[in-house]
Amino acid sequence: MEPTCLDTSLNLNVDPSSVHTDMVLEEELQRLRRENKRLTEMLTHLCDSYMVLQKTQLTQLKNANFEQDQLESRKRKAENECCTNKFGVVNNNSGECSSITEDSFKRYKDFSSSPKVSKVLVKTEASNNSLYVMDGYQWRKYGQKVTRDNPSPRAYFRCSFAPSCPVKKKVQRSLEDPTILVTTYEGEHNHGNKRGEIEGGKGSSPVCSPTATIGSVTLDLVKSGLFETAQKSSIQQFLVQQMATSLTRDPNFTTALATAISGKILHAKW
DNA sequence: CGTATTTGACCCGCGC
DNA sequence: GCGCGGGTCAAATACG
Repeated sequence: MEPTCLDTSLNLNVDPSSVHTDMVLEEELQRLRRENKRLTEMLTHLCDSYMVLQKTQLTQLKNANFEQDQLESRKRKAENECCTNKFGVVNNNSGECSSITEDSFKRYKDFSSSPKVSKVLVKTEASNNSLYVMDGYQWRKYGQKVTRDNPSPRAYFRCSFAPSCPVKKKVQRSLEDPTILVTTYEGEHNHGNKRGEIEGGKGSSPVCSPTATIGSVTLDLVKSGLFETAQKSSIQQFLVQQMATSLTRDPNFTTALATAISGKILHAKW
């Protein structure tokens, strides 16, 4: 999508004494409000579309995986046991194997009952070699391990926001690009609110700053799991923040706003 | 002193 | 059955 550039500059060449100044600024303000509303709607629509796409793709992937598993399982069983499954059911004399073996059933059961797993890629500064990813939740590290396929250590975290929360995450630097942290989330949070996104949170010490992290989050659309609503709202919040920052940084905008406000005040007094 | 982090030991599943 | 590797535990240590 082509980036939308907002022209926040205001035409200030109007004579301040002019009686039309207020009206012009009012119109400009209205225009900006409309633009803001339009962008918010676009963003909401974009997020909704993403959610729908994500869900359909995930379902397709699940189905594909299960079918693949079944095929492989059938093949293996045919090779090994020739049509006797471990439920003690001997198949009919036609020699056909049962489509549901214990193996595939177990796999399917495991798959369907397994906790949600999602993968998030976070780009960090090259100099930042910590394995802490600020995602709004409070995590407690319980282990670190160097794996065979990747020389950089993998850190294991548990959600410490609620004692009963089953969510875990693994953080490891990408093999291809060491500046990218691959974060794998397992399970779903059983508590409502995130914390630490703004307040920083006790115990979340050597972390990336929230805005910088959120701003550089790269979601892998193909591999990732569910895109949490919380993340969605974070991004919306971030974009709104960005817009507000760019507006307040614009000297033309602040001057125009100041003029309009002072004009209103003076007008009201008279 | 309480809490978080580190790190070596241990457990367990999987492939051969 | 054995070895390997990933995941977890828990004692030691660091830190505020």
